[in-house]
Amino acid sequence: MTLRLHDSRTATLREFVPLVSGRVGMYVCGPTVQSSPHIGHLRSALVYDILRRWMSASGLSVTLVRNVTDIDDKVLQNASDAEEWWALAYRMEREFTAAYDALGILPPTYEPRATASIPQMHEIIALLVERGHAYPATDSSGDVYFDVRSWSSYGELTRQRVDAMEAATDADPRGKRDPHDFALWKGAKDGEPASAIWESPWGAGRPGWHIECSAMSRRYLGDRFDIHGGGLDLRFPHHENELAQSSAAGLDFASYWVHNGLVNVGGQKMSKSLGNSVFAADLLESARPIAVRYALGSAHYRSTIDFHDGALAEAEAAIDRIESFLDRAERRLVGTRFAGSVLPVVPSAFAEALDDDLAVPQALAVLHDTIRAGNQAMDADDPDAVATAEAQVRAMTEVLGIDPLSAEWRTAGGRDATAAALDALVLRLVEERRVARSNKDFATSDRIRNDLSAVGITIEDTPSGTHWSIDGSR
RNA sequence: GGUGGCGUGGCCGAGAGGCGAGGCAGCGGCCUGCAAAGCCGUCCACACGGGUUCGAAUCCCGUCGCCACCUCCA
Repeated sequence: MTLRLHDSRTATLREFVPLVSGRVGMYVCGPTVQSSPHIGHLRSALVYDILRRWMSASGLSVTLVRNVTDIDDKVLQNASDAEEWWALAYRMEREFTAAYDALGILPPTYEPRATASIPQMHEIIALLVERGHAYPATDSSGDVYFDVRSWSSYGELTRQRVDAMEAATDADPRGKRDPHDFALWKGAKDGEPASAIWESPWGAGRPGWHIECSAMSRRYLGDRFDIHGGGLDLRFPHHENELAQSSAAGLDFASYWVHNGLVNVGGQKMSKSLGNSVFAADLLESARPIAVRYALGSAHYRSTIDFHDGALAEAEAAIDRIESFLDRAERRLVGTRFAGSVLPVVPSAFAEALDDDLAVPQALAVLHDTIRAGNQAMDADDPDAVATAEAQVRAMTEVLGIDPLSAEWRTAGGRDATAAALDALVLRLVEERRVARSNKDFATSDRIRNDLSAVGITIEDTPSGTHWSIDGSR
């Protein structure tokens, strides 16, 4: 089976062929740690987490690098007398990490910070100046710009011609040869904190926004690497500029460009400037993290998600279905020779779906079909088929990061003393109810069930006895 | 002006010339003391107008509507 990916640069579906057989180098643009993570950041990180999990499951050895932009205009702007820019950046970085962890997004192989790769940025800038693709500003600002007109393929990523581009309205033309030129290095200005100023061959200052990604991808993945990912909104100018500066410096850069769709809220674009952001913290309070993950991960990665009321409830219902199947299956198989008898392998239709440009929605259809088959097998009392379905469901949910039984989601599970005490109490009530039912005292048995339901405990009578659970969790 | 995308059943969301993806909600049934869970059935959709074709949600032409990017952005 071969993975095919939509490459944004060529705007085609291309078979994925790694530069080194069996290995993948993937660079993903992480956040600028200027403010708290929102739903869009989570979606983006989640997309590459699923891609990474699938490539790993397919036998590839993946090196995933996701940067942290910890120095930038906005970071400096959002700092205050009470909080230095670097303190803010670090505090935000920790918020991002916490949100990623909560969603079960596996840590990348490495998370380099921009401030730790300044010399590597200088190397590329020097190469560009040497090759005639960059120049120090004609004023005395100390800025260094990329010379867009000197690089004929500028615009190739987004298929635009420089002449057809709208002139930047907010760009400061000072010292630029062309308004489309962008800063590789920004000369220090009065009033900027000394901690945000680095020496350079072109004068003291700090990096422009785009150069960091060229420098860090090169440093950790090499002059050429397999996949460059990021949000669709980064395609221009960020990725266009990265591509221009890296290739103009003589580097091969990324073989494939992958861009994830954005998240709208109530039909409207979500952006910092509109102030309609749904923040990770709020999101994680309004539903179980595993359901948030399902909600954000169940659409195709390139489509826009419109986040609306009800999306989380639907995701919750889907997760409940997965959970209750696995739960039923486990109870049916425990103690039989069928328990754990089947290797967890994904069905071929599931693999084909993910191989087809990470078609998660179709993969989910396979997952749900398998669950139905498993439930049917359970009703038909066919433990062999139940075991097969269970193993497949575990394998599929593991790839998607939504296996309710995996360690990352089991924190609320019953292993502490409180849970054990609760279990003992509920089981006493269940036993009382059993006695009442056997005496046909349904008034009593219904009262017990209603009382439990009132505190969020659901009772299910099965052929093998009564099972209880707390609203969706086990 | 340039570049790209979208419009699918009550809702979400795939698909891309011929078998109604899947989920959620609803309705009917099986099971159950009644439920819950599960299963079965049902609800036969593709913005609009033309065209190509034996056959179009899918291809072509046109129209309408919506959105994104064009130097803040995941």
